[in-house]
Amino acid sequence: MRIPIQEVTPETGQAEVIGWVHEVRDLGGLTFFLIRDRTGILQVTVPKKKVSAEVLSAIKETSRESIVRVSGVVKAIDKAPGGRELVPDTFELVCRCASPLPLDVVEKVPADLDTRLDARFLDARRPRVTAVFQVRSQATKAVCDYLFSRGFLTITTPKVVAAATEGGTELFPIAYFEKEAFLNQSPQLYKQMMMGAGFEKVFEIGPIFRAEEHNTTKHLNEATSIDVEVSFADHHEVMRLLEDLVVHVYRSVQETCAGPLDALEIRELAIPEAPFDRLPYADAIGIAAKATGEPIQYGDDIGTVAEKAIGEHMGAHYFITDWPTAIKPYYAMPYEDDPSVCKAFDLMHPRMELSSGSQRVHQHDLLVHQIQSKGLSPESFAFYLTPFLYGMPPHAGWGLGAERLIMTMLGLGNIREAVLFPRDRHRLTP
RNA sequence: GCCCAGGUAGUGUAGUGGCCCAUCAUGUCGGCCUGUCACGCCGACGACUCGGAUUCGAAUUCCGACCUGGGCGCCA
Repeated sequence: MRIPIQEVTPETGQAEVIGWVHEVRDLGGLTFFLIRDRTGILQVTVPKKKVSAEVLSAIKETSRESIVRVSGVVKAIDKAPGGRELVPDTFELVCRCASPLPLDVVEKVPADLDTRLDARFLDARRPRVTAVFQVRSQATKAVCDYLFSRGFLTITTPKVVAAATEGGTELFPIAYFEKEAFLNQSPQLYKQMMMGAGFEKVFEIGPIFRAEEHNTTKHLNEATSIDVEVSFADHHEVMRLLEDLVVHVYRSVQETCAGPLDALEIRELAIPEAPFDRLPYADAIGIAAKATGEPIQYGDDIGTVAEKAIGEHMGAHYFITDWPTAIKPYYAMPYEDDPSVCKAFDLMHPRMELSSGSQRVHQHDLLVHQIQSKGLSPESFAFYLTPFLYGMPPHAGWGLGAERLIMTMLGLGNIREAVLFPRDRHRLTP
């Protein structure tokens, strides 16, 4: 019966493991195999004079990264990794690996990210790459656990949509039978419609598509968004929800991902402290202008240079609040006493934006007005506006970039490291 | 979209006009080796993105194409 390598200890006695041949060191009369599965690495030691002819012929056929099934006695040996090794009674070549390898799984020789992504199935065998996705899996679970425990419903919404509904970002057009359609940039409008349906608290973790031709380490053309919407809540409440969630995810990863964090050489995951600072947009602009010496003015978008300067100044997670209505989407609720400023916020990590959200406009006429003032046509998305005529509760929400959350948590240099099969300006395969 | 950098064995690199039928490492193959853990030692194998130009001579200079990385713009 096969057991995970992690469970092989000096006390195990007889064991059978199946895994990939990570490394081979042939010393002549003695050969060491490092066998790897997703739980760890085990040394298999073959004293050539003491094993059967079948074992000898099998190891002769075995190449690096082949899959082997090995069984034998586990011995406590100080000199072996993990303090134990297995001496095989049987050694079966399950699947021989071709050679040469497209990249070096053992990482003796580095590989460019591009090479790694071309051979992602092999790249993902590297323990530190596996670790990223073990952490991502746990983070996803932590998000779901957190939101379910607070009474949220998870929903799914269409990724194929009829029209460019939000303005702003570019959309990917696709052929939909005889009609033109697009890949959705955000579940925003659908989340809001479910507020109109009375679901009160919903979330969706799903893909979003942006057809921007950017070429950076923090943008993807297909990303994963953790989207939340809450009825009868304002922007303050969903900011508290968001910061609590982020802290919860960090804690959960720290508590349950010791192995992966170790593989990533993260000794201690720094858990952000809530509440995060609330930095009004006007103050953020002031900081950026002072720090960069550039003519950054109230009303400007916060560009990369400004974002970096403010991040360095803040030094931890923070919110930028109270944005000018003019540079936020039409669905962000303006303040009653000063409609030029709205109840929108961005959650920032010192390195980059992680999330943006707001209290939403829930009054039909105001929403129509806001859409028009953005130069958009209300008629083109009547399907969205109609629910606002039939009892739409006040509501607020946000969208959090899953890859950026993982990237900043683990200190990854490139967002593509946080996705198995990234889609960027140039990459469509694998 | 603008700008910058780059493309040399399977992988990562050195090489800025002749010293290069190309360096080093890793890998693969063969040989030696019973405690390795980046095992060691010996030997072999394997590459200049493509097209054109300049030149006695081009991996190296120039032009074009293709491909890639990055910065910025843009980005719910």
